[in-house]
Amino acid sequence: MLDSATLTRRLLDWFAARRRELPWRRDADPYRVWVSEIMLQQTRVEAVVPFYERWMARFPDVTALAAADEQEVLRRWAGLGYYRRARMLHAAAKEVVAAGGALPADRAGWRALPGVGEYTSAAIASIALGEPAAVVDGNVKRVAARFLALGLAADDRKLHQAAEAWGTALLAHAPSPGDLNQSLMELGATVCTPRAPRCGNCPIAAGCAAEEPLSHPLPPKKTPWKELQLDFLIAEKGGRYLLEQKRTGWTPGMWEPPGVRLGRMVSTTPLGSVRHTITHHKIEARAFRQLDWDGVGAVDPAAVPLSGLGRKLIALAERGR
DNA sequence: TACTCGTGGTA
DNA sequence: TTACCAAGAGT
Repeated sequence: MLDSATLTRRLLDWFAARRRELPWRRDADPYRVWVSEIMLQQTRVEAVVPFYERWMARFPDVTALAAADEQEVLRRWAGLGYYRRARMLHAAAKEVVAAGGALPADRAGWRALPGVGEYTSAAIASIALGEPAAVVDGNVKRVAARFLALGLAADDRKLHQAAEAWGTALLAHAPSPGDLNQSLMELGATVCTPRAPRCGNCPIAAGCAAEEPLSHPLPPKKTPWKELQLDFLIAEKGGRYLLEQKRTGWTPGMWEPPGVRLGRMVSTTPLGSVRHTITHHKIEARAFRQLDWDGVGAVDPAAVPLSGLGRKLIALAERGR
């Protein structure tokens, strides 16, 4: 059994030696940490890196972001998913600039911004401000569930609370709260992984209570899939397309070819179909080419933020052009 | 509370 | 091919 001080020291030593060099770890600038944490919500590190680099080149600080047009913000985000994150990040940036331009100085201030919840406020406050606030994400919950052999389900609120209490106890011995928090997440992401944990490489394996890591945490109850078939109209002229901006639905603000109802189409020919998955919906999207389109209102697909489905449909149309 | 919101990688 | 996953937040 290892005491909290020993655990913290081992985690910090391990993190110092094994941490991945990531673009948002070059410094602790609050804006850079903020953007990285929003992008990392429910999204893999490897997927975030290229988006993050491009984002920082275009929006290097909160002022640049606040001044940007929302369509451009969404265009820079297109492909990352969960587009509400981008809209709320943009809204929060405008809020900050409107209030004078100073970023919040503590966790409570960050928590009040749109898109910044319990996890993200703790992450920013600990990493950029040195505040001893425990982060609880999927990694920390998995590590805690195994290390403490809790026998709780991944989506059980009691696991969240236990992980937070554990993290708080460890933080009491950490001179750098951000590093301790990141060490737990890094451990979960690279060693204490969901399917194939590498316990031989774990710095705290000596204190781990899990006899069988894969049995922790217990699986959450899964939501059933829904199958959907949707039809879309592909009208193209000279590489420009008939596109509409979604106001509601899965991807508000993003652009797609117009959806159509069977039987209400004239002068079309089947172009093929693409498959797309959004949360618990499995979509078969059928494309129908509009013949003899005059091209009025044609849009350059590269100039607008396309939804993932929109991108697949345009790619299908380009192949068949 | 339970549901909703994306996407691409991996086994 | 299917299932599951990945640094959550808002409603």
